[in-house]
Amino acid sequence: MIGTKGDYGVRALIDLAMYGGDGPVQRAEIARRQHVPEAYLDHLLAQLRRAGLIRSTRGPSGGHELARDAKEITLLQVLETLEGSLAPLPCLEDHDGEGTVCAQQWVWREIYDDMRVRLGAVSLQNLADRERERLLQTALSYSI
Amino acid sequence: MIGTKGDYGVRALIDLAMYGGDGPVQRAEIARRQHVPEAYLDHLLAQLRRAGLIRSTRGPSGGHELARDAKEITLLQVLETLEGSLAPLPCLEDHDGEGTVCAQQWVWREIYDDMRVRLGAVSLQNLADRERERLLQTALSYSI
DNA sequence: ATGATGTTGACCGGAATAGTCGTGAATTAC
DNA sequence: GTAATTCACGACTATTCCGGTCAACATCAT
Ligand code: FES
Ligand code: FES
Repeated sequence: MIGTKGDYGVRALIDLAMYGGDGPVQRAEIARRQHVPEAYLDHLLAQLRRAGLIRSTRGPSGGHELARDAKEITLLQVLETLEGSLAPLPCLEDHDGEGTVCAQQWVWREIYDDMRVRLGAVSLQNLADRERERLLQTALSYSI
Repeated sequence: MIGTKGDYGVRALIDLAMYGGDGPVQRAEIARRQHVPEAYLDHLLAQLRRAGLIRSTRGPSGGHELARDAKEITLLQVLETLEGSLAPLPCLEDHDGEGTVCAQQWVWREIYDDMRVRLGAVSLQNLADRERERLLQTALSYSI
């Protein structure tokens, strides 16, 4: 359901949230740190820019940075930007006016709603914090 | 995420739950009532049989019937039989021992767990009841 | 001007979906 | 026993989607 697009894209944004405090961050750097093919990352950054989530500047010492504060960007926004609708069934996609309903639709609608609430409650800031902690943990476990 | 396999398959089982009280139900009948291509339905029924959810008999007046009581078959079982793992991310698939964790994994694990609980709580009986009611409603709305 | 960087769209190979078809095997009806 | 009916199984196809690369171009700092 979530492919590389979503996963890579989120990682890239987390990278911007973590290392983008002062000045833009380059594609190549993101690609290296987050283990994402650089040529592919291009497309994802393009989508994110078109969606207004990041700002890019070219030329030497150019790069990418978050367009808004990391607290104001939610995981839901990012994933829906990159993957399109997250609906687990085509029939849930938009028209919430009940069209063709087959018997199992209601269960899935509940699941879908819950999912969107949860994703909407997670900000890029949250993820960056968690990532920092994770890196710390693995660093510690190596040093033991 | 859920494709036609899952949707069609569930419809077929609901059909069996509704019309299969006395003797087996034929493929052709299911296909007609549930608007599923018959040749395709074949595959789905085969999977369901191999999984032990239905029992099939051939020859004249043969057909398919539920192998267990409709209350004992859950939507989760059916969908996982037909679609394979329902995990929204590959990294959640089985090995719950935390392997590579990227920052967003925990959100998705919560969503996934919740999803499986909900799907596991719905039986074929529930769905059949709901479908009966739905048919009644549409019948009424036509008769008005 | 030059070179570093981002921007775009075309392209491509492989895999998964959503089916179809044909042949055969079991069971019943006559 | 033969014919009719129904399921069983596997081969085949057509289309779409995914993940990714590439080349050509735009822009900016120096
Ligand atoms: S058609 Fe949407 S749940 Fe069955
Ligand atoms: S790799 Fe599993 S959530 Fe990112």
